[in-house]
Amino acid sequence: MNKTTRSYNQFCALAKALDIVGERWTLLIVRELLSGPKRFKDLQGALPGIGSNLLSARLKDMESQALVVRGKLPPPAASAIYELTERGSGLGKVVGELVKWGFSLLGIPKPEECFQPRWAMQALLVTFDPEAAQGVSETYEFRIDDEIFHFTVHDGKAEGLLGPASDPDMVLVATSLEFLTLGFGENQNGYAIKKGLIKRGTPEMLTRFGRIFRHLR
Amino acid sequence: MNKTTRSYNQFCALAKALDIVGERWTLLIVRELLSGPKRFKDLQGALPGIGSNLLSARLKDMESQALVVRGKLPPPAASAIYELTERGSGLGKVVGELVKWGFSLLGIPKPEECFQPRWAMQALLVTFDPEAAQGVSETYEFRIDDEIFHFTVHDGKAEGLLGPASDPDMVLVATSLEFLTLGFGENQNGYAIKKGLIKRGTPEMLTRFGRIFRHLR
DNA sequence: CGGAATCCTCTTCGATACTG
DNA sequence: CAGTATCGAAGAGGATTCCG
Repeated sequence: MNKTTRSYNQFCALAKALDIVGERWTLLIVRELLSGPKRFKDLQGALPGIGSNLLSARLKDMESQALVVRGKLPPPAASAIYELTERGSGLGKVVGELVKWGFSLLGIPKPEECFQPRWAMQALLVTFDPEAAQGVSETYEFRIDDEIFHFTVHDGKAEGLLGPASDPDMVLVATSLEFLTLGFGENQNGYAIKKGLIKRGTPEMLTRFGRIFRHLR
Repeated sequence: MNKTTRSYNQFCALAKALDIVGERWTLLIVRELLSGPKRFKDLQGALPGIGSNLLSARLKDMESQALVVRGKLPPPAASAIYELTERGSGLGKVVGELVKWGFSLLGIPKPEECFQPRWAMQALLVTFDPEAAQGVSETYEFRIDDEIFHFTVHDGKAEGLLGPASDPDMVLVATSLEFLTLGFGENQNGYAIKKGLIKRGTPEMLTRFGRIFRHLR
């Protein structure tokens, strides 16, 4: 179908990379898959406006470029899933730098802008500060709207995963709006306490979390 | 003129970043400007296929997004130049990660692919290995085709700049083809000596350079 | 139901020609 | 040299239909 995929035709690593991931939607698809395999429908839901034909075409391109493999979920839910290959996962750092750069462009959420809690998870993860994590060994779980994810900090390293933690030290439950207010506002603890968001653990843990994953202004 | 620049409409740092730099050509323009201010003509020459209208539109967009400022060269060459702002330069890391990721896609130069020596300079710079640079304090100048650039290694840090060095320890003169052969081949010194490429300095310096800027793979 | 193919309209791209 | 104007070609986006 792609007789000639459009190319910059330059012997340059940047141009080659952009030949593959520079098209519209591609890196957003990678963003979604970075937090685990997804079904077609999941991707479509997270990418409003993409249209099934275009998503289908992109996934095919990405498969032919070995960024993605098509798998099958084990029965009974035997539906197709898309998963990043090693090469695809290698884009994590690229996405991370773009997120850092784009952070200051976020501004105030506008009404027409959609939001998925897991995007915040990924953004927080790139703001991880190993220095601040020294000596901390804790797990923080967040339940935002109907998404659950958690961060594990241990041994100067951090990990962020979708789904609940097995035995979290802190659990925070909030709506998207509350969560964003918390993230961008001052006096996080005051707000969290007033709203009763901390369902397990102490405000000190939230403070610590805020120091370890300090969003860049 | 831009009634509504197309946007992903997501409250996500990645999507915001891609709203601005995700369009075709934009990051390649950034790549060019990362090595210093350029005139319209220079950019057009380095981006074959862009078309003057599109380059013009992109520069306007980038100016309105504060990635670029339009300056004037001092007389007598009073022509307009484009220069990255601080925000624009912040994309250096993004470009760096894309270059690292794209490196393995380079393959063999194909006849239709164009090449500019300065792209190699930027690619080499991202492969800098601080460990290997410990205790080295040298300047390496390269004259490839009709472009000249140099690397300064000092104090565990490296810098790459267009133009000649003031007092280089090593000077290597080569064609693009020779340079690429050197970069991707085995036995660099053998090749360099056989072709007489090292015009100043010793083969040991070239070996050291290859260890400090070791291209990935 | 998940996902791919088909249409149709609109925007963007790319190449060339043209102007200050 | 630095752009603007123009126009055919390609790609995006939405709706709908088809297929397992």
